[in-house]
Amino acid sequence: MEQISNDSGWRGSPEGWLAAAYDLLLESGVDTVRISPLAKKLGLSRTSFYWFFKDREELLAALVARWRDKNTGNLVKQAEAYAETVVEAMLNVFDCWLDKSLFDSQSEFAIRSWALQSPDILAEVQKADQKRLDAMSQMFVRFGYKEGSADVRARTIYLVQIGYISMQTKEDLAVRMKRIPEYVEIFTGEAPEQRELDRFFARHGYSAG
Amino acid sequence: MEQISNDSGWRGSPEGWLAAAYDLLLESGVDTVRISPLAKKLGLSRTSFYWFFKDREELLAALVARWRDKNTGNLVKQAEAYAETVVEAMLNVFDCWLDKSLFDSQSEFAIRSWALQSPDILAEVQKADQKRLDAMSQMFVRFGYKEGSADVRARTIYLVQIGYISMQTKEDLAVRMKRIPEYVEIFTGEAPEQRELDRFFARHGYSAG
DNA sequence: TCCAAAATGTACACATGTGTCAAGTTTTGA
DNA sequence: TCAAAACTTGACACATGTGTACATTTTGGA
Repeated sequence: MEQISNDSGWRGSPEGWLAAAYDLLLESGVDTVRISPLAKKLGLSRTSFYWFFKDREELLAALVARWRDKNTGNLVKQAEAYAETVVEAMLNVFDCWLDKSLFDSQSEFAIRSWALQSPDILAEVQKADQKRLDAMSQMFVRFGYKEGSADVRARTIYLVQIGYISMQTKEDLAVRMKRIPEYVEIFTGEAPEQRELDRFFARHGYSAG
Repeated sequence: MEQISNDSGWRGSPEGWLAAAYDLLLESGVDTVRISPLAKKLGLSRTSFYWFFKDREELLAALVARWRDKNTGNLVKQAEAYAETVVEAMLNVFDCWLDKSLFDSQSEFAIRSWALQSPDILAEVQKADQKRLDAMSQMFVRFGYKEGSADVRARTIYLVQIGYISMQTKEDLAVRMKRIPEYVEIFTGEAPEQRELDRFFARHGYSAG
């Protein structure tokens, strides 16, 4: 519960309310994103909110937009990135799971939980899933996998990650990195080269494989 | 919104409230499990609830217990079941994903979403994850996989399923069955025998592989 | 320095939820 | 058949949330 400040002379702003709302969404789900508590957090009167947003609905819509624009965009980009081998391509996708600037796992889970209550959100999520799976399946096809196999492999990678997110496990980098070679082998069906792993470890600031 | 009846002369019962609450939990999450709407659904006065339960908390606790007793118990049992080959063992676990009497995917997701808001529930979920992963990892060890490999393979199977649940996809049996051989090959590293698949298909009432 | 826009705050009307209590009604079984 | 047990209900007191109308303060620029 910390106060939020900005440079303009005013205490509130659309960004301020949105940021606070996003925090709350990640921490504890949509149902806790309510105007009264946010006002308390921001040290503002509750009704001041309505200067920036029409109503709660509009705020929630902004939260979805934020998630959509970030996560799906970057995942597709990573799946389409240049790579010499399947393993390298896969590790490009893995970047998303390790770099919070590429993919925000917490919001991913919060949005999926939200989908349980809202058909509109469910539709958004399923559109995102389709786009992402297509991009990854295409990636395997590019490296000569048969369509059926590519599809199931894409699904496996994706589902493992969604599952991981859903488990809300907080493991440290070392533990996760130790499992990377095994995952790569399971997902692609071939063992990664040491130099491929080294390049991956290096760009995530991890040494001592 | 259908009425619920029972054999005793009374309209309400702990089971009646619990069943209605469980339905609502699966359909739309904990936050919608509230006494007033349940009373409407049951055609009873809201306050009648307090004859059977101390308060809302007690009802929610009963919902968690129901989930725990069913899902973790059966998954562990399936992982420990007799099998001649890894593939057969894996297909025993797969039974859970296809048989609602063994494993309830909807409640699984609802409970995980709930964990976002409640540290107590999060602890419950993580205890369940640990038990289940241990049982599956042990299964691979039994068939000669090295510890590290067994661990990651168990995780992969489990995470794929949790991910699948989290995606809330409703595919028909045929689509899911078509992917089974691919999944088995990815998860175990070896292709399943036709007779193994046939046995699996048969016990789930699926023909025409 | 003074004004208008931008932002904030107060008061109101309403909705939905919780839990307690005392006063019913219905069922069961001796 | 009738009393006790099992259940049901409406009234009450309270809490937390929403959104609107209108008054007030704050700010940057003429």
